[in-house]
Amino acid sequence: MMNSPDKQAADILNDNTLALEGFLPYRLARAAEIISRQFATLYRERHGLTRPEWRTLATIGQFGRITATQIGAHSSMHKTKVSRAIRALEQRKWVTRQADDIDRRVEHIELTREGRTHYRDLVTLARSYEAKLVAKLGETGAGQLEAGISAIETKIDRP
Amino acid sequence: MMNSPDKQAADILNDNTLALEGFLPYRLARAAEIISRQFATLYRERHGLTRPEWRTLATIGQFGRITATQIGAHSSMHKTKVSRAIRALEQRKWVTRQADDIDRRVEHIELTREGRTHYRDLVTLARSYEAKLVAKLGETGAGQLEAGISAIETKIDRP
DNA sequence: GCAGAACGGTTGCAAGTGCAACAACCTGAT
DNA sequence: ATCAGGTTGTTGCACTTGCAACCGTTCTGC
Repeated sequence: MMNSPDKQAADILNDNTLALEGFLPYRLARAAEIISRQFATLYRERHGLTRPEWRTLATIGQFGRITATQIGAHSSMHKTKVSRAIRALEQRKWVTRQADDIDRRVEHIELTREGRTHYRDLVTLARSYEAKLVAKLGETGAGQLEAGISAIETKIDRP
Repeated sequence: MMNSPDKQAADILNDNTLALEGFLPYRLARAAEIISRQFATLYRERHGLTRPEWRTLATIGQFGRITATQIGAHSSMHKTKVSRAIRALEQRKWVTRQADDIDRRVEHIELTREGRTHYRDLVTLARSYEAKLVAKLGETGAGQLEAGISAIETKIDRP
């Protein structure tokens, strides 16, 4: 194992600073932040929902009847976030809980009539935002973004 | 992700529900979160830095001499975050402040010798993480991700 | 030259967050 | 039957965050 002159020369030539604006993890975080804030503003103004509440509502609406743990797994949220979001939605009377007959630790969450109304609105809002986003990014840009995200989803082992 | 196959199939066909796992803003947020957490663990274990502190250090190191406002603009952070991050780095004696001669509101931030040492380490760590990330995603995946992010950077007007 | 707007940076505060501890419950091995 | 170990969901706590208010300073238009 030797230290070739080329290697040494490369070290000297190597720029010893990092351009933050070109650093992929930073760019990804910032891009996500921009989109997330933009969309969050939309549903916060419309429904007064926080991000965890939005995700929780979206998950309950998607499955119809679901437990807190499953909500967390499906929406990538810590169980405390889910617990608090459910409570908030419950206080708005958008969801109800039902104790499981067999396993008394478990509670099943469902939308109320009012909750379903808001969920339908959430779906519409989400679809229209996504459509606008894709339109702005262009078919190519949106496709590349999706492909890149897919790569992360499939190739990165989550911590 | 717990999701019975029949249910998922129904989701795709169902027009009244939204599949969260297919919703672009959600997927983007989650992908960024995964990468961000992974990388944050790395430098937290190594330097004991928080995310805002890392970004601040990276920005100061990149420019050599810079003001708090400029740090915020360059690293997409709120000025309170920057203020607190600078104070934390100052207490570690990694950075120093110098009052501006002309405009007495402004303070110029610089790295100390110790700060430079840590910055060099930060650069190495960042480069190696990015390289590993790109390797895992594959040239294609990484390229698509970058292109997608670029689309957001150029086509979305920030709030 | 001066009042008011604008700017750089800090701080108080209320809200949000993750972690660890917890109670209640279930499971499986003994 | 029992008890250790795991699971579900909640809560206490410490820490982080964003917002607005703030101070001191500088810029602007009249």
